[in-house]
Amino acid sequence: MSSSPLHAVYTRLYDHYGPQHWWPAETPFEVIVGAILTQNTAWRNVERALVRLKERGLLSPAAMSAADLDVLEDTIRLAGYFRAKARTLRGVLALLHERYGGDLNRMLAEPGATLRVQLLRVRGIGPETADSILLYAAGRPVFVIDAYTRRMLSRTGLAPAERLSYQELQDLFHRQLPPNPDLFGEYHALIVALGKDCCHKQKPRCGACPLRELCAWGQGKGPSPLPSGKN
DNA sequence: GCCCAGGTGGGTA
DNA sequence: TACCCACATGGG
Repeated sequence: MSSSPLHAVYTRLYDHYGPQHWWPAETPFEVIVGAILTQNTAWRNVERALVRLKERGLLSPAAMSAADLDVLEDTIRLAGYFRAKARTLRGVLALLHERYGGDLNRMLAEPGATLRVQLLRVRGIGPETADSILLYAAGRPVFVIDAYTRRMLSRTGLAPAERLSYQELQDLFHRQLPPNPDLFGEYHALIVALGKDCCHKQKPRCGACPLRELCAWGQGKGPSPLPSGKN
């Protein structure tokens, strides 16, 4: 089958970590909310905020739309940037009601390119959040590029990720992989697993890394894995 | 106390 | 275009 470098990386990660069963959510709406709450935020704190939203009965489009702003802000406070994220959630709900009559299924059935444009028009939704929603809530074959993806590409030498745009990196995956939403979803989840396991920002644990044979850092050829000064 | 965490948008040169 | 910064909370 396809033996592109990125497919080879996928095979290694899958063999090492196994299926990740992503996105961790029970409904498409929960995927959307989680994608917004996790912006530059540890997932642990997002989970807590999602639990609070459930406890207060706010994890549905209708209920969240009816909630007062200060209640919404207070409920998601643990996820950080709570004012900005509450505003973004309201922006998505406004889009849902104004363009799709409040029907989430209708919104998610929109052609992918159109939905992406609509999502990007919401203040607080950038390419990664939009693509997370497209992939994990709408089931579209778009690859999500995040900080973990950039780090993996950069350290393995597969791409100079720090110098390439989001679009360029996404194109890289789209060119080398078949457009399969299940594959894309699993792959991104595996990259996150790699990032949390060993491909840390400042303290990588290359000895335990399933990519160490492909990776300059793992081979000791890259920058010092344990920089003594600032990085 | 410092750095980090599944980003985004606005301002400035 | 390329940086710089604010946005906020919790954990190591």
